[in-house]
Amino acid sequence: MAMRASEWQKLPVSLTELCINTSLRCGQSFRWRKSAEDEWSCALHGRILSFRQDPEHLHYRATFPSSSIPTPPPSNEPSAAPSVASDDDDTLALVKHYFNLGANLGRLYEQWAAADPNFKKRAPKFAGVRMLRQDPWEALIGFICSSNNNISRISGMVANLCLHYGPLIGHIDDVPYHDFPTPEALADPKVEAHLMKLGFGYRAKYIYKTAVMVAEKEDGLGWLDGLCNPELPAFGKDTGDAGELVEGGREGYRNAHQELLALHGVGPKVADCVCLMGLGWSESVPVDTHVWQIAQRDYKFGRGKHSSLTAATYTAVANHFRKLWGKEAGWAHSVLFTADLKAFSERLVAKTEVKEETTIVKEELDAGVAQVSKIKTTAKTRVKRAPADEGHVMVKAEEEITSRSKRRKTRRV
DNA sequence: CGGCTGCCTTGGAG
DNA sequence: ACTCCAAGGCAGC
Repeated sequence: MAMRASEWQKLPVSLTELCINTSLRCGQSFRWRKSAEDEWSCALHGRILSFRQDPEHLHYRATFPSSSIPTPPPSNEPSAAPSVASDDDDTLALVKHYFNLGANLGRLYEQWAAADPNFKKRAPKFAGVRMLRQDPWEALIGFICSSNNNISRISGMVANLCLHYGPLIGHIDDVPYHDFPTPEALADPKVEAHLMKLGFGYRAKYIYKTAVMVAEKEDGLGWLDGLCNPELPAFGKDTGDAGELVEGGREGYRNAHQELLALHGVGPKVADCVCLMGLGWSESVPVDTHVWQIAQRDYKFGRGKHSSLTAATYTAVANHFRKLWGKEAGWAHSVLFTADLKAFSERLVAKTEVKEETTIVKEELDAGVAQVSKIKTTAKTRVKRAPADEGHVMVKAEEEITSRSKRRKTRRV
């Protein structure tokens, strides 16, 4: 397919305000792919969006299918505004919106650290973990896929959804990039069995039924978009306190959460993920297995009344964090969540030997070498085989050399 | 009504 | 070979 890439643009953004290498990989969106060294790409809103970053700038570029570029004006008309410029204006707004760039993340980190010693202790190695403002429908389906699942496999499933049901936007190095499928595309009766065959398990039925429910709404996706927080993040102006918050969050948040619970495969946790990452409700705090472990380890939950993660405990944990961190509690939660991920655990270890081993294994992967490592004879890191069904997108595994953190034995979710 | 149990799918790691 | 676990949800008791 003929493509047309706009030039690289840049925005002044520090790594404290945004670290794409963390924010695009920490389980908010499951769709970003490494398209080159230190470059991340994804099909969004009819274009392929690519990002790079240096310590002072976010670099971005949009690549459009040539057919979607407005046809140049006839030669007898004055060519006033180049089409690329208008595309870039659109893309700039998209980038700012997607990264919530109106918010001052550095100041928020300071406020969370001042209010919470545990945040102060854990956050320094995880600067720039910024809440994304994703498409609500994509977030909904992505997090329905997330139940009893891991980020690597979720990413593969979402890639399969896009590959089989989403529009092809273009290629980078012969790798196809598809946009996220519409509700109508997933509401076809054949979808459930097909997704089952693709390895979605019991989530196949959830996705199909939810797609039907949304597609049958009076105004379709308008219903979902109508649950969005109407105000955009702009914390930069006033007193600077993170914002006091009524217990349980604003009414718009509570309403959106309740509405989402009517969908198949959407419980309290998935609904909170959609509220936080798709609908812009910053006080939403999804309490998943990681957050529940954090609450037990660092915030004295897991005993007495709240010894197991019941519905009441879920609310108590979320309310505790809202009271502690304030209006953007969900943003703060995302920082601690990321710090708890295995994929980022190398930052928590003394980086001497481990660092070297990681580098060596990584180089072998990059070179496509299938030989047994001379360093680690039992290296488990291996290029994942492509499943039988053609077209399954491989998701490169994180090198996980370091040992995992100890888990509580008595955990029950 | 709230809490608990078993079950649902898959695949990687130990 | 086997168990546990990975950003859960749901029906039944």
